[in-house]
Amino acid sequence: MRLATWNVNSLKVRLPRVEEWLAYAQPDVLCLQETKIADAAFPTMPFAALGYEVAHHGDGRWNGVAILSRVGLEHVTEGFGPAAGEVGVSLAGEVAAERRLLAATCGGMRVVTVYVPNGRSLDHEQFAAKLDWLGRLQAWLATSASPDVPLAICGDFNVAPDDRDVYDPRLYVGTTHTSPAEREALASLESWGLEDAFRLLYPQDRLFTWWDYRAGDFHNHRGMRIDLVLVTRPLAAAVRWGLIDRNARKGKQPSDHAPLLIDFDDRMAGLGR
DNA sequence: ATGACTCGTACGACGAGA
Repeated sequence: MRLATWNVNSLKVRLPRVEEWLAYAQPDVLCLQETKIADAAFPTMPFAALGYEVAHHGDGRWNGVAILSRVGLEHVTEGFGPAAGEVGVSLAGEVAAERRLLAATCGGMRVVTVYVPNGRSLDHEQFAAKLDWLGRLQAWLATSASPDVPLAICGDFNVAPDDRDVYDPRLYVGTTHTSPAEREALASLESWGLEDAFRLLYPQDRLFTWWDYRAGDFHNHRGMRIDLVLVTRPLAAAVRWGLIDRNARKGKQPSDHAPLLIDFDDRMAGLGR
């Protein structure tokens, strides 16, 4: 099973790049974030033509998450669900039905695609909302999943797990993505029973998934590793190979994120195909 | 060259991204 995740920063603009990438990377399951499109406008047909079923959770303009699968797509659930207060009042006083989480079962694996709120700055109300969202994710896992079955949470976590994951830790003091509160929230989530699949393969520093569009950051290797695949123990034991595909960050109209892919040994993971 | 921000909304800047 080849599992991949990619923050595409608008599926409307990125569709040709995503189609091209599916054709050469051949993932069995691809999780998308920041589709920035409404469910009714989601391009189902081009993905069907490539052999993928799709599930999407988005309402346009901001956010939006999707799962593409060619190994089955069942038991789709959107958001944290009404029991966890998905529909409620945000800090800004608006309905907080943001489309940031979608789950499905694909080829025997429970797949969750997430787009964690950015946080903006440490003193912004959106920063508190980011920590709250990570807490809700952990609570949702505790009530609706088990660390003993094959489950992967894939997406843009907007947190660089440790100092290896930024190009210069000194420049990130006092900023989001690296603060102790964010890293502790991520570590707490992992303590439920998740491992960072990429780190099982690569211990090195400066292997990034996101680079700012500005100032030639990509070309000068100034980025962060904020896109993660977190897996339960049965999957962690079956991780065979993986890659951040920097080629997808090059060329015309790239996303500012590169896709991350992880290959699992199906038999070792207990995945039914 | 991998190359110096991009996207949605809406038609003029501006909020958001990270």
